[in-house]
Amino acid sequence: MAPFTEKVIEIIRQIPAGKVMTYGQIAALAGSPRAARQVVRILHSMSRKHRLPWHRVVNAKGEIAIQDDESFHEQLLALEAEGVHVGLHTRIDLDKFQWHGEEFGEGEHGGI
DNA sequence: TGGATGACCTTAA
DNA sequence: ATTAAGGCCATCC
Repeated sequence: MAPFTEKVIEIIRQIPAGKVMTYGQIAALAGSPRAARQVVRILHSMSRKHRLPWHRVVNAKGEIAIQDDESFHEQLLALEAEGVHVGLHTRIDLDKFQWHGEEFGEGEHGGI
């Protein structure tokens, strides 16, 4: 398994409930800022076997990037169940729900 | 214009 | 048949 893939999986696993991350951010933390697609690929394929909280991963706009209506709704419900306020436009407040990682520090400004 | 972003498609073991 | 790895390019702001 590629170290990049492992890192991506680790990062995704470290995402706390009620928080979301973006593909580009995960890719950047994994070491490749331009490998957002890889993150997509990993989420799509490995999340199932690795039991990853794929529903906590959204695009840079804070929207659910899934195209499958079923999976889309699944993620929608999962996010709302965790406390993530998903608007009718599936727009998530990244400023409030985006997770910056543990290693980033402890800048908690109320939320979870 | 330009730079970032992306839930894919293909190949190999 | 399944699981994993890699990248270019259209699209949006």
